[in-house]
Amino acid sequence: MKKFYLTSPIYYVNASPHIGHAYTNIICDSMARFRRIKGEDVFFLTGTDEHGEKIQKAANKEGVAVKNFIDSKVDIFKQLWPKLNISYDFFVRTSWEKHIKVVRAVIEKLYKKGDIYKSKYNAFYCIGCETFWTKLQLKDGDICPECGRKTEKIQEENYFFKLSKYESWFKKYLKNNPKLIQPKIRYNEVKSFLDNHSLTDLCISRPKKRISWGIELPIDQEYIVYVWFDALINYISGIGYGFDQEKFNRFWPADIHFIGKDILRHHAIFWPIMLKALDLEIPKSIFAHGWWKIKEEKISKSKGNIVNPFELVNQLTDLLGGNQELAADAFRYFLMREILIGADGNFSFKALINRINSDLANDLGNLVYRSLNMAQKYNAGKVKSIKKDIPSEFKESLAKLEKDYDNFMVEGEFCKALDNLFELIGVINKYIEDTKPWNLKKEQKEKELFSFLYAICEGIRVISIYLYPIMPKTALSIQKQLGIKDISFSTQEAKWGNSDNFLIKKEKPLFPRIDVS
RNA sequence: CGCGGGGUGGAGCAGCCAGGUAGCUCGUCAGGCUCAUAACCUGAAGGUCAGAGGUUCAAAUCCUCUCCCCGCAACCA
Repeated sequence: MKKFYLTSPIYYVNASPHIGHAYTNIICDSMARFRRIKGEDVFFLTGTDEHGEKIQKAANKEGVAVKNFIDSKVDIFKQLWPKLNISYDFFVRTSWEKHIKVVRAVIEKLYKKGDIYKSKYNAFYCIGCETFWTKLQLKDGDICPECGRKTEKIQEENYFFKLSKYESWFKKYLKNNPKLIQPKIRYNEVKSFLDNHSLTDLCISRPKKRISWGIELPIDQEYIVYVWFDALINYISGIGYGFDQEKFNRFWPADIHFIGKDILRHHAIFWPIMLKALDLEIPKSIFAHGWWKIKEEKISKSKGNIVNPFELVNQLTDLLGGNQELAADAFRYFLMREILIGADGNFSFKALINRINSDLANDLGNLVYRSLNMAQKYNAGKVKSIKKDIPSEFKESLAKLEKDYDNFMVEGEFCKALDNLFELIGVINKYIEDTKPWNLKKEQKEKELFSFLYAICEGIRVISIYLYPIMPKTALSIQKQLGIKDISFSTQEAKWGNSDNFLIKKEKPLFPRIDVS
């Protein structure tokens, strides 16, 4: 059985989750589900990043102990994922004792190897803001970019990881592995960065007198580990590196790390070099998606904050007749369909409702409802295959789907996969229109009528399987209504003619039209 | 001259890498049908592809310049 290991970033818990967090994990989940129905042994890791100065400060600001602060934030993430039907296999926390051990072991190993050394460096401290800045961040030579006051130059000793030692190796590796970073635009970005800069060694420690919340550096008690160095290691600690070697060997290297484009450099440069230094394999791909921008709609204020995924799903649940699972599916669908992966998109409530109405209610929902309704009305819900030929009207669209769906999904092109799928939905809607089953009924042409019913039901069944990775609960509901026994989703079953008969149990329309006037 | 992305019918986008009469979704207008959630199906209107110049038999697509938006600049998770 082929394995497939994918990860989300671990989310920094200094604030509550927003639409971007939801988006990333929905991408991961769709990929995970797709791989599972292909029959692969999938491991999907998500989690939280819980160390560092910002968290310490955020906790202080709220007047809570840091540990309590992070626990409560982690809870929020853990509540969100089930709400969005995110089927992760493990939730890793950087405050987890096993993760901490792995980080310390990694540092010891690299230190022994000579890839970590101690050195002095310069920082600029703003007394007013209590913040350290780099020379490049300063305005007009030595002015704090935040408050505009003069900063103080401070010399500090720290530990550094020898990125520079691996620079030429990495450049070569990148050149030979053009698919390492996706989409291509991000690959080019990293490549041109490397062409124009030489790598400076990465400072991986913070003196305790400045920051205390983090993992103590095993080689020097006066320091803690820089959060990024700590955080990236989750991708190996989460599958047992150093303590569950069997599992680790099974799943490493990662098949795909999904990330937002803002954290590209850490993943595309630091991480592969850290792995190389550890003599571990390099991930097969690092995929950076785009950002959702929020355009405030005039009416949205009175309707509450639409950015918060909890509130959004709750709001959709109300609008969709109380079914939270389908509300989550609708949200997932919107995020995956509205923009090409990799590109930025604008989120607006209006666009969301528009998508739900036109695609989910009118096209998909209505197709399912009208089809099942005819099956019940014309033959008491009993649908049997007389012959399993694919209606000639379906052939082109179906062939295209069979050919391209897998490619698009493998490449993470969810939007294009859905485009293909909805083309088939349109074709079936048109087929109903052209076949005019109501006439067949009147004229008592039973054979034609039954063939017709089988064709549309079988078509809907096929659609439900392709729909599953993006909209799992909707797919399930469709199969239930078709009366399929032993429901399980697998791409092998997507073949036309796999089902012989259906016993329709029609429910309410999948998605009601939402009236926002 | 810091780096990068973008400017395509009313709205949102695809097409550009591998040039060949401009495409999709929504919206608008007209018609059809009735199994269906005022849905579905058909047809129509609407664009000098930001601007200027160049290469070419041919440019939204390649090259140069100009204007306008938006990200990122390395102890930021």
